Amino acid sequence: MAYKYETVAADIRAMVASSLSPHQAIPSERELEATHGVSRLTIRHAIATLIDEGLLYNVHGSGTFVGSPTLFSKTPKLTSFTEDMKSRGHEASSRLLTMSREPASTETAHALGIPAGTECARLRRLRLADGEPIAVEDVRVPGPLLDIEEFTSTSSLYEVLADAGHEVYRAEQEIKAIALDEEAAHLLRVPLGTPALGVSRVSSDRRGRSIEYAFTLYRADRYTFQLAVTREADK
Amino acid sequence: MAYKYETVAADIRAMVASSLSPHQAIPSERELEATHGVSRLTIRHAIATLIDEGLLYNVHGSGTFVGSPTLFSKTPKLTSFTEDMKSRGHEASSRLLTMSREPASTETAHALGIPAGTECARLRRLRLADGEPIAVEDVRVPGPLLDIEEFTSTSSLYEVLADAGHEVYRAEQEIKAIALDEEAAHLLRVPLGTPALGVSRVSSDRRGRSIEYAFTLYRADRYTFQLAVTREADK
DNA sequence: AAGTGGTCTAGACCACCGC
DNA sequence: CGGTGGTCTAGACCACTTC
Repeated sequence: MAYKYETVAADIRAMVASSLSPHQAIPSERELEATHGVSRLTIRHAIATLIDEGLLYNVHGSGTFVGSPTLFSKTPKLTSFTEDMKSRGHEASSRLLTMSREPASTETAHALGIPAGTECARLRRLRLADGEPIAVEDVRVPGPLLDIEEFTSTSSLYEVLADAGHEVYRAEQEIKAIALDEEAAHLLRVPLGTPALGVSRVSSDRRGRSIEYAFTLYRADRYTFQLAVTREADK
Repeated sequence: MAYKYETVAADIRAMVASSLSPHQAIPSERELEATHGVSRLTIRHAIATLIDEGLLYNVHGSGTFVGSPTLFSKTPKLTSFTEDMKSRGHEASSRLLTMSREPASTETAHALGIPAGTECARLRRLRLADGEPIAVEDVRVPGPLLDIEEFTSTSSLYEVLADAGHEVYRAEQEIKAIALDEEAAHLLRVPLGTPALGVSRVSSDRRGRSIEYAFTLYRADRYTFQLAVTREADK
């Protein structure tokens, strides 16, 4: 069930991998149009997706070229902790610390855009990479969305939510530096006051309805945040 | 010299601002096609740019809708310190600490993809927001790109580089939490060991050629990093 | 079934780059 | 100047949502 632009994109990806070096030009759009027997718009659609990935770049009036290796890494995308760790070459695991239902604090209510006091499911988890503690996570999900009775320490929160019809599509994150308090320092096995990365995340579905509010503390010596940005968002 | 899709995008933006609330539908693509007298592809192009900005979202088979306020803030884009501060409602200023030419360290050479020992321009600047110190910045630019004799404390590095034909287009950043050393703590006027956000940035032009390698320490109590991410990068 | 956005065609002309 | 990517048209059909 592949669309034409997807097969064209796959063809170009294969051509780049097999026989082109960074900064070499790929065939022009009109050439690709002829060799693939599709319209130029379809070629452009395929190339646009590969530019999004950072595999190619183009210059108006000049051509389309293979990106340099430092441009390979993609624009930031939303991933689960497990996916994130896997992409970094680590095996993720998790230990459920507490699981409860509580009324939303004013902070949680504001973040999720719900009335204060609304019942929420709250999960606190210790996150491990290759068996070593790397982060402490504190998540709130609005009451009706998650049935905590069905949640176990090995469950993927995003999968459970998706199965219930709430697929996470987008998130806003705020990253700050924080000195660890006693409890978090103990859980992460570092001295009190050690700097850590604190990440607040509000996730929502495609329609912009809030799904979760999470605050995660990452050990600074084991975790850094990486992202690529471009000068213009449009195209 | 505005393109049609730009004027259509501006029209839609105005319509949203003046008379639509979050989650309300905008007119269908075929309606807009008729009312604006342009082809549907042009309408789609306009809508695509607005979706990129987070102003709209669409659902296949259902319609195109106004995004909720929490989705307003855009996907992360590359900005200068001055632009960044302005968007946060602060006035940026700068104090040039040191300016020199030095051979590239192995770290700098690796980051910029140049041979170790290549001469680079190095700038160290104290960054201020509303007159208060907020960050210490340490920037290296490969030798031939920047004439430090022409650089003053009020110059915009990106503008000077752009004037010399090296326009910053993309950057890769790494964010970590760090305890401030004595010198940085003194410059930022906080106690030794205070947590700070450390941001490494390698910027490149549209062709992927490295332009600058910067390391910036931000006061944790005055600066946080914000970004929106989506589940899939393509479309 | 009707309406929506998603893909696709076969052209055309414009804006930009390099020689 | 010729070749490149960027914009645009007027249609067509497909895939999905909603009723």
